[in-house]
Amino acid sequence: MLNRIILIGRLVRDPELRYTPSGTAVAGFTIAVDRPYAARQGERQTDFIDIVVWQKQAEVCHRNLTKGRLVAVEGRLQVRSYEDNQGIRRKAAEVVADTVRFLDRPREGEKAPEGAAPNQEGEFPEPFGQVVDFSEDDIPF
Amino acid sequence: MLNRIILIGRLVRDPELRYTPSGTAVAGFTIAVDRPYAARQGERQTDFIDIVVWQKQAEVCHRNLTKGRLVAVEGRLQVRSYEDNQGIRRKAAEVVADTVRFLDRPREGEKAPEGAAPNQEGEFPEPFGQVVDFSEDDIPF
Amino acid sequence: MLNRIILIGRLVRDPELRYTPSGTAVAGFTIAVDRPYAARQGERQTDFIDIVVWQKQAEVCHRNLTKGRLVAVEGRLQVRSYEDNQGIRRKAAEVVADTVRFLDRPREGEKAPEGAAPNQEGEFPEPFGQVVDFSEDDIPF
Amino acid sequence: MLNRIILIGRLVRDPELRYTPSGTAVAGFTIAVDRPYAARQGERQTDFIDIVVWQKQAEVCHRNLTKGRLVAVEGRLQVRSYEDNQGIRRKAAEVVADTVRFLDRPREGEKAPEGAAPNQEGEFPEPFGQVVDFSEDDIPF
DNA sequence: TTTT
DNA sequence: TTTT
Repeated sequence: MLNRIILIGRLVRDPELRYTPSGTAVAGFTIAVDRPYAARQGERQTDFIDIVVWQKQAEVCHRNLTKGRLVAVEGRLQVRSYEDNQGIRRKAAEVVADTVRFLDRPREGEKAPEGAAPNQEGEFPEPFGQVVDFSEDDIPF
Repeated sequence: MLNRIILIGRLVRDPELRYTPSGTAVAGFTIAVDRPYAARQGERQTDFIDIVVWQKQAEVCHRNLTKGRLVAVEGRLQVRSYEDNQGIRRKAAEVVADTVRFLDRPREGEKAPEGAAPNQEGEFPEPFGQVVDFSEDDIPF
Repeated sequence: MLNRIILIGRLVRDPELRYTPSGTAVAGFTIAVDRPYAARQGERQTDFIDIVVWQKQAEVCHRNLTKGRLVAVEGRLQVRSYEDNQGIRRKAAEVVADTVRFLDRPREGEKAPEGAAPNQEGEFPEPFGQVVDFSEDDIPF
Repeated sequence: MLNRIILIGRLVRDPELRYTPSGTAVAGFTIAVDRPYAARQGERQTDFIDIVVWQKQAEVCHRNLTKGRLVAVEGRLQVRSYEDNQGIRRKAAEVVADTVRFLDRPREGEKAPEGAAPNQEGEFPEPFGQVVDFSEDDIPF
């Protein structure tokens, strides 16, 4: 069935990068998406939406994006069900992105997020993220 | 900023209808949206996504939709932050629908959800939902 | 850059199927999409939108869809420029579908479009469409 | 029925502004939307898509946008049928925008499009576009 | 036909 | 030009 979401917003934290045991890259970050201004409510409201990206794009996002950058995200809304530490059933929602487009340029002198520095040849070490123990069906953020 | 989501899925429960103290109708229901089949995972996976509809459409949905019906939903993804009973910060996500389109017909002999029966003139009593005490900025489902 | 369109509408003609010289299947059909009703204009208005589907889905659409069927189409808007027979520059627009979902069932006793009948084993002959002489970059409808 | 399109692209011409006889503002412009790069085809391909905006947003676009600016457009695809000067039935397609978001800043020293200069109070004269003779149901670009 |  |  159809499930398509398109968002434009700014990162509120640097992307995190991890790897599944089988070596698949997965990145997570959060974007702030302003709601359309509603005069009645006096102040601007914002949704903070978690984004997950897999594979090659995960690494591209981790290398190039930092807090504050403007992106367009296209993907699907995923809702996971889990039990909290009291055994209460809870839901977590995130957007699994097919594509992430960069809509602005990094600010002057901005450096890539920690741990993602290129080597002397200008190449980024891969994998440079942390390998964690989870299934490829799970989202580790 | 841009925030647009389009879903097609089936209701997994009858819609609930409530009214804000100021009389605004708000309906809530949940739809099941199948993920594209991924051979690797063996079984079909489904996202259960909460939908919220306001005003006139809330009443139209409550009167006409029941569990099992197929709908197309267009709206925005909203993420609310709240504290659970242990004081832990949690997030809830739902889709606030601008429009809900009915994609199939009610099954033969199906009756409207309890409490929504029309009167002898064929008119539905309005408001026929429960008035609850919450702000218009909150989603009560 | 981002280019995403989602439509729900009914076919106003049976799909046509063709093959590129290299054997790629491509199907074309048109759907009627009602505009939201505008009281001011008195009568319902409808957009008739051309859809193009490639490869395996082209054959699935040709085998299963007929005039009148309800579908959801997800894809991108493509605008081609061409010269008419007077040398005037004209534009043609169509939606190139990534996915076509069938939202209703064929009516009782409905048969597949002509030329697409299955053999005695229930298999459809492939290719069963007409091979035409055009580049894979062109849309032949 | 559902008809929703979301585009990100750059203006390839300054917006034109007109008014219907009844005073409704309508602006038109064209954006270039790059297709996803397809290695096979060697060169980048681009769709040039006509955008129409009505009312207040028409004036906001005309005052603020110029050729080269990056925008996100959300709306519906509209297909009009007309006869060319030989009596041949032709179709024109454009996107009728609900919202146009500006994704970059004007370049240093860039001035607003001709005819849209503010007065000494910093107010823009309204209407400052050309009044043309067409129905509000037509798109005049 | 835009832009980086 | 479709359909309910």
